[in-house]
Amino acid sequence: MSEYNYTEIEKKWQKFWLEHKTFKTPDHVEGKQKFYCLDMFPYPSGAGLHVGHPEGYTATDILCRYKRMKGFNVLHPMGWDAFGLPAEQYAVETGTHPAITTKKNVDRFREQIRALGFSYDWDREVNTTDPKYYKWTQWIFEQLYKKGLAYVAEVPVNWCPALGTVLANEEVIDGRSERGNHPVIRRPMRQWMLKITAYAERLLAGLDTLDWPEGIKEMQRNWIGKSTGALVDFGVLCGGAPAAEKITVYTTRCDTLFGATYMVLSPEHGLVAKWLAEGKIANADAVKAYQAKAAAKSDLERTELNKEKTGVKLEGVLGVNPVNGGQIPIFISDYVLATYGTGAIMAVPAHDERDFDFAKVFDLPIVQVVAPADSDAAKTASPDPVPYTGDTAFTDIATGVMVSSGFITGLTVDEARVKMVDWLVEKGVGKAQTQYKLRDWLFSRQRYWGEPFPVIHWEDGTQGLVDENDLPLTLPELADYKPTGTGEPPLAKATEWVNVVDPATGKKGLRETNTMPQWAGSCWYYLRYIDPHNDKAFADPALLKEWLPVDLYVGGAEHAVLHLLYARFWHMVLFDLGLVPTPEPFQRLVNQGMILGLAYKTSRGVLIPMDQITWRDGKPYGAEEGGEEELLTEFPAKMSKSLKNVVNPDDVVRDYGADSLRLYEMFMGPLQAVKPWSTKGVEGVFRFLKRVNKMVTEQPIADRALTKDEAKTLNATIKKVDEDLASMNFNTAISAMMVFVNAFAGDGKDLPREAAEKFVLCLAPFAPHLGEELWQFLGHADTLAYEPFPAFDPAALVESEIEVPVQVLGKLRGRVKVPVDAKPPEMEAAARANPDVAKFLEGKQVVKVICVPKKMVNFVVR
RNA sequence: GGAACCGUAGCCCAACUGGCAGGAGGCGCUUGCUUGAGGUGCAAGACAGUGCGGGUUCGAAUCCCGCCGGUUCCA
Repeated sequence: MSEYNYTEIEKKWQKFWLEHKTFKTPDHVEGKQKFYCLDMFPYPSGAGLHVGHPEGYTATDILCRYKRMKGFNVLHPMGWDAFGLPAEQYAVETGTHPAITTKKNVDRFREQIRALGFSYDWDREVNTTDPKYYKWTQWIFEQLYKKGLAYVAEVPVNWCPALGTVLANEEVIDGRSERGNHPVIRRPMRQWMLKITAYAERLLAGLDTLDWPEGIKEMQRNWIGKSTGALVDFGVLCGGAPAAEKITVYTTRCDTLFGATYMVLSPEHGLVAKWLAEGKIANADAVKAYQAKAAAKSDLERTELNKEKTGVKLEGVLGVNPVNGGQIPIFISDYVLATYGTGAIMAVPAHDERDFDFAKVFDLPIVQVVAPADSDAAKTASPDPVPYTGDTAFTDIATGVMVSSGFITGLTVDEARVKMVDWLVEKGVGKAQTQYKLRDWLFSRQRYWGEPFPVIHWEDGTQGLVDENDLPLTLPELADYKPTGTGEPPLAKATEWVNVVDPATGKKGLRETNTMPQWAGSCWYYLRYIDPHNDKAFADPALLKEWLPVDLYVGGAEHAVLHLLYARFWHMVLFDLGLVPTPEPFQRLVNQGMILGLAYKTSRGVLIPMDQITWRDGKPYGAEEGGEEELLTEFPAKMSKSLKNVVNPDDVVRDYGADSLRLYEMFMGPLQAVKPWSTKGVEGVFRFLKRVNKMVTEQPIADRALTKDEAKTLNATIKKVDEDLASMNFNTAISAMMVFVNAFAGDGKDLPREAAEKFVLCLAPFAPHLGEELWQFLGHADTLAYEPFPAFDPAALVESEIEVPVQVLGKLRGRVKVPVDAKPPEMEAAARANPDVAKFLEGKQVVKVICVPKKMVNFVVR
């Protein structure tokens, strides 16, 4: 068997593993430590696997195989996140039921994943669309509901009239639908919300206990957006007379209260509607027109994309500043959101960019109340308001001191905040307040392909849950699952399903027709893997205790915020209910970097698709439409259909084998790094595997002791691979194995059995098919999956003599051999004796000698 | 605009707490042998002084400051 017949070898071992259930994970093994290694499960799209999927999956698989050899009981499962929009869109377009396309896609994904030789325990496969699975998704929802964490509210959603459906934020680009480019409007609709805000503080605090990339933690912190500030009550004058109502604003800069020169309410603010109703606003028509315009915009357009400030002054009402009694105008503007804080702000244009921009547009007074500590303004400290003359707002909190601010003048910003809050509390017009940017989670979709809510709306106006024993509430078969066009969910068309009668009381009711979003199923799948066939509970508590938390979770950074935050939230709720034993689900998180393709562009930067490139002498030529042909520039870019540079794993497996694909994905660079795909690189590792195969199967296996050099190379390889696997530096581990092969492979050489066996065990986690094949070739009857990982012999690595560099004034002048344990005087003497070094010491005065044992000698001379 | 990370041969990438860039390894390139073959295999070799400029140090790819370029996140 000299040929490296990867196709045959890989098929053989994949069949073996499957038939022998080699990777079936026992729930518990006495004396074995557990290792729970989780991959982000894929959405099985119609396009099949791309080379990005196997990257993280290969990394975890290598680690799992290594851990098994290290004596761990390893849980390494795979499943399908199969509810969701793409399947439904496809169904609507082609008329195929989503259940059918989903099954087809899942089968395809499973087959592709199996062809890569991953050591999943397939008996634990889960599928979010399986009623046996979503029974428990619904059950968990019921627990949330019972805890008061699920409620219904009228909230604005992205409504696309042309498509007749509601769209998720990410499906809306610049106010138009991603599909079809139709206009999208904001429209309030009845939606299910989950009260994730109740967990804001714990979601924030828990991050400190997790071994996650700092960047991801920071993104979650930003998303939660904790800020500490104050609520301040402003008085109101209606038609010049004091009114009963007050306006409460939230501000993080209560120190600047003396600089508040106007107020802004969100167009949706309750007081605006009230005043309009009471006829207190003189320019009611203009106000109403503005409200209508603002309603059509998304939050994103109102804040981030909105550079031009707009608004309308409320004629007839004025605000009263509690610190100085100043009467200031009130505006409505869409840069103030109803959903953040109190939906009302005090505007301090001198010290806030947005307020500054707005004040410039409406020509409002801008007075300075904070100045840089070393400025004239700070030193002269005029007691009266000073017009602010800067071109932009002054927002430097660290260096600013208060000016023209009554009792807080002269204080730093931090001191002023504290004193101002004390003052507000004392006067009864405000208090300290912590605020979060995090909003409650919009949890319903007006779609067919999702989990039905186990909720019934009764004719008497009450709302109830489907009895736990009646779960799962399965999706009704529906011939027509297209969106209705009115915003009413497609499930409303399943009249038999929708209408229910309480068998006990005869009371009539209607089922909830919204469905859950795709996030629901992925919020807890890692729990189900632990006990996937349990029909009494989502998982056995004893098993959860055995396996939680997940020791390592690997996936793309695109789920940095939403999925990971939502899953943590559900986990915390379950923890509070005593249903899971740990406060956090995922102890360690690693993000794999994206694999890019290569793209080609012209000198003007126009991208040329792969199939329009002409290769001459290995150089790419192409032309823009109607342009001259020119030499193109190569650069890494995201793989995309339009550039035709998508690499299909099936092709790689066919041409080089799964082991080569696995090895190459790990050899490209650090797991976390973004790196470009290179077919030439695959050929490189393919050659390596061919050499390995040839070395073991063609060189005579010799039952002899290793030479000293051989022992050193072998043990150095084992040590490096062992350490690099533990720290997930797969690329350098592979490099170490290449060094081994470079040393041991060669025509006419023999291969000591010890070296062959230990090397094969090192290689096996990376290239498991070839590993098993060679292990069998070496005479072993059983799989190597549970063979102990070879231990290295430190004695073999010890050198009696080492060469150390000798520097004179930091420049390398020679090398000397010294015993490893040479003391500095010994090293210095040896260095001085070296003629290359002596040359540079001659006639010089040695001021200092630095000797670092085992490292180097450096002479400082004058 | 702010923040974080990164910048090492033509390319992907190594280099432990500062301590030899005989670059770990691979791709590509050159040369020789193998060969019917520019294919395959084998062997040998060339190519950078670490983005740029300062600083700290006996010694800097590594630490500090500034600039340039890239990636990502926030605005």
